[in-house]
Amino acid sequence: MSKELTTRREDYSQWYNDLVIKSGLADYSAVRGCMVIKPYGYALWENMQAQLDKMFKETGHVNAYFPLFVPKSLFEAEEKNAEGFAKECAVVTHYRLKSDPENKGKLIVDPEAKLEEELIIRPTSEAIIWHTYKGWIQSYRDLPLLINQWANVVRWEMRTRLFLRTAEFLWQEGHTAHATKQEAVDETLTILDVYATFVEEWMAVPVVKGLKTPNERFAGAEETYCIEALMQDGKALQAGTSHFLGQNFAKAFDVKFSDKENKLDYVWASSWGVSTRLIGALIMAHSDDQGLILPPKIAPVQVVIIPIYKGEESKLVIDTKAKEIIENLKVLGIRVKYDNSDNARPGWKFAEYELKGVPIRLAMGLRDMENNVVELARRDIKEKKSVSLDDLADYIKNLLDEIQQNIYNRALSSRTEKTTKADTWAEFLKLLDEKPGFISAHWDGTAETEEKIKQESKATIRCIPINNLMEQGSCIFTGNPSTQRVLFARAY
RNA sequence: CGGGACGUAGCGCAGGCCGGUAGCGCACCAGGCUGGGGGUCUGGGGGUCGCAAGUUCGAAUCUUGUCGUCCCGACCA
Repeated sequence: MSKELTTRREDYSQWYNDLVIKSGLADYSAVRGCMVIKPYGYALWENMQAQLDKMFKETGHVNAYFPLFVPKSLFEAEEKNAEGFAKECAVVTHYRLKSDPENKGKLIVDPEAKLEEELIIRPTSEAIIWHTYKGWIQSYRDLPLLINQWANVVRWEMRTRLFLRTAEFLWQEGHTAHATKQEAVDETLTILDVYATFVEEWMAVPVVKGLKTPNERFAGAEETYCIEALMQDGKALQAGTSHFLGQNFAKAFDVKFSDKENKLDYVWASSWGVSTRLIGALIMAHSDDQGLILPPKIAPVQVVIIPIYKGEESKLVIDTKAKEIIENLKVLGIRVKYDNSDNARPGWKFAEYELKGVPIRLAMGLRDMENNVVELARRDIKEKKSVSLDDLADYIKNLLDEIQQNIYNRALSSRTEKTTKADTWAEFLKLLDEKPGFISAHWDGTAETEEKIKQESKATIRCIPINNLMEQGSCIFTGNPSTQRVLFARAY
C-alpha cells in the first residue's frame, strides 16, 4: 500500500482521511458510519482517558456505568432533550432472530419477538441516569452527586467523518446533582476549566472558553459552555461542552430532596462530555504533510529507537547499547519503543514513525557508537543532530517538555494569526473565503440574525467568550446595537 | 431523501466505446545481494470482475433490474 499522503493543499478532507488511516489510528469498518479504532489510536485514547480521569477524580468525581439502552418512555421524559436527539436515534424493536423459512441459511427478525416498548440506544445518558438518580436522592445529605461514566453512544448521523463525527463514538459523560443553583453552575465551570486545561496542557491545542448561543445550546440545558479550537484549515471544532441543566431534568424525572429546613425542592444539575472527537482535533491542529505530530505528554510512543546495522554481529552490538539507553529512559518514565525488526529498512522506519507522529527518533549505528553519540531527530521541527550518550535520558526528558511547549506555541500563533476582527458584512464574507478562521464581530443578540448569518455565510457563532471585553458596536448583519463581539467561524 | 461518481486480487487502479485466455502497481510467500531517508534482483501464490436476469456461439465489457460505497447538498443537542 502506498504510504504517501495526499498533498493537503489539494483537499484538506482527503488529506485528513488519508492521515487517519495511514498513520494507523483508525479505519472504516463494516458498519456504515462506524470506525474501528486501531491499537495505536486506542493507545492514544487511553493516555487521554487516564489524564482526564485523574483530573475528574481530583475534582471529587467517581465513575459508574449505566445501561446502553433507554426505554422510549424514559427517553421522552425531558421533552426538549428528546426532540433534539429524535432524528438521530437507533432503536431496538425486537429481541430475537429466526431461520428464514424461504431462504435457507439466512436469518430474519422474528415477528413474534417484538418488544412491547422500544429501546433507544443512548445518544446521551441523561434520561437513564436521571431516572436512576431519583432512587438515590432523598436528602441534601445525598448531595452533591458527582458521577462520570466512560461509555459509547450512538448518533445516527447522515454523514460521518473519522473521529469527528461517527455513528458510534467513545466518550465520557459526567452527570451531577446539587442542592443549589450556584453549586451546579460552579460545577459546570469547574469542568469547563478541567477541559480547557487538559486540551491546552496535554493536547497542546489552545482553546477559547465560551458560552453557546441559545441556538447552539444543548437540548434541555439552561446554559451550554464550550471550549472551541481552531484547526489548521481555519475551521472551528467544538472540543468539549459543559452544560448547566437547571432543574429541567430533576423536574422531568421528579428528583426532589429535603434541605436542612426540611423543605422539598428539585435538585440542580450539570452534564458534560468530551469524546474521541478530541483525537480529530489533535490531528487537525498539529499535523503536517509528513504525518501526525503528537504532543509528548499523550503520545503512545515518545521516543523510537532505530538501529542501523549491517549483518547480525553489528546488530547485536547495537542491541546491547540500545537496551542500556532504553533502561535509562524507562527509569524516567519515558515511553520508548525499540524497532530492530528486520521487516523494513531504516529509511522506511524513519518515514513510518514520522507518519505516526512519534516526537523523538533516535538512530544509532556503529559509527555513532564509536563517537559515543546517537542521531536525534525531532518530529515537530524536523531537526536532526548528534547528541552525546552521556546524560542522554535527562536531555531527552527536557526535550520532550520543550517539544510539548513548542507545538502548543505553534498552534497558538496559528490561531492568533487566523483570528480577525470584522466590522462590516462585506469584510466578514471576504474573510471567510480568503482568510478562514475565527472572526470576532458584533452581533445583535437575536436568534433570527444568527440564523440568517448562518444561511448566507455558512458561519456560525462558535461562542461568546468568557470574560469577554464589553464594547459598544453595531451588528455585522443588521447594524443594530451590540455590547460585545462574539466569535464566528465555519465549523466541523 | 435530491444531484454526481464508482463497485475488477488484501490495498490502489487499468481494461469497458469496439464482446473472444483476467491485467498493472503496491502488499504477500521463497531466496540472494543489501542496510545512515520509503532499496534491488530472481522465482512464486492469490480474483465466481458487487449480485441477478437478459442479448449472444461467447459477457468484466452491451441491456435491464437490484444491492452497496464515496463525494456535494439537506442533517449534525
